Amino acid sequence: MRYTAEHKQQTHRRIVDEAATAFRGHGVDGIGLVDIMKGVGLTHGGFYAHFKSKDALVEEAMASALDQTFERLRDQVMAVPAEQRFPTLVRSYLSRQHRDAREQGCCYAALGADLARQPATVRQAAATRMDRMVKLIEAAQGKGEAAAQSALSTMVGALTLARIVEDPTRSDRILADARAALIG
Amino acid sequence: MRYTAEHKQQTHRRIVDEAATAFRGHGVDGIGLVDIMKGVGLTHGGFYAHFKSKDALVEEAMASALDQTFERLRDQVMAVPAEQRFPTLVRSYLSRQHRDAREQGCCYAALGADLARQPATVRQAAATRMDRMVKLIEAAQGKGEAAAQSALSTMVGALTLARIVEDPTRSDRILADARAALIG
DNA sequence: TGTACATCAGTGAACGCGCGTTCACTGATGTAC
DNA sequence: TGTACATCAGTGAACGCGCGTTCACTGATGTAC
Repeated sequence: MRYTAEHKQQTHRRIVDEAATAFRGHGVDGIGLVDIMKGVGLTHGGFYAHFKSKDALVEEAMASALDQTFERLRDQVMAVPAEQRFPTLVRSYLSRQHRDAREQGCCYAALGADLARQPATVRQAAATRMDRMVKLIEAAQGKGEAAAQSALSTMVGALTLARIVEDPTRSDRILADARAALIG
Repeated sequence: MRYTAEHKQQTHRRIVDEAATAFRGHGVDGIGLVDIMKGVGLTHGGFYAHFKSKDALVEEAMASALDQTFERLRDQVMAVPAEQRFPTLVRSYLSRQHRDAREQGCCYAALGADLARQPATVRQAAATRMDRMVKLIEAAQGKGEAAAQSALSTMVGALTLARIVEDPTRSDRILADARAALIG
């Protein structure tokens, strides 16, 4: 069946979105191309009409996921008055919703060490987006780059630990303690 | 070849140690039993004389690794006068050595989200050790449990992010910024 | 003390399975005349 | 406008490979007599 160029782009995008969700949910090694393509409603053989390899998909999916998380956070933050921006950012990142929506959330917390083991291209994509995130935090917080970077570390660490702990009360407290440290 | 009970215990321990190193280096899904047993100098068939399954090994290896990291940190901290304990703890955890020795370091940073995907027994082992770590930090810092928990979040997050970033200068800065936030 | 047998940690081949990747094929639609 | 051919996204079977797990076997050492 022949399709338009536009149709192909749409399919490409749907594979990227499905992969971005699946990788965050199961880890890069924890999900296969068969299941990702099935999630899009296609068979796995067609994958190579869109991507050179699984690694190429990982790269696109990570870049896309990091962009989406950044843009969502930026839009939320920029919608409120300047003095509320940092508290809004922190409360949004360290929310129960974010903790429970691992598949749609921040890649640094959802993949963590997995990201450090990826090929150079993926790690560079992650590093570039980290700079952007630090700049957003810096603009919202107004205490300089070092404080912004350290706030990001606290948020990523707290989300990671809150997802390891099964007890919901204990997990909530990890998020609350980090919020308290960042915004008093 | 028949061996003594003591010999079997030693082999068991060597498998656990090798697995604890390999899992932190490659992720739980990133390393197989063949390679772990090869690392111990044995063939993979003998694995099941020691463990019920790979999951059982993951559980023992994680508990052992978390214990070792905790004990090493506790010994370092307790060897210095009270007022130097918290700075010592932070400088040790957020050191370049720790960042570069992922295979021997803290599981929360080395496995992160991978740990959140493990069976309940593994996650419970991780949660119990997290409490112990928070108590150690609290004793060293003296600012209460919430501040100690948030300090752990900052340290785990900073180590995770420092390992994602390839550029050494940028990576060093992530560690330095977190140290500055925690100990001024 | 010497001999016969039992034990069981470790060997290495084999199992079914799912992985990433390849490939011959399909068939609806775009293009050329 | 109608017909013939080219295109190529998607299909589904097949590939080699490594995985976790099983199993018949080995043979040095412990135990029983």
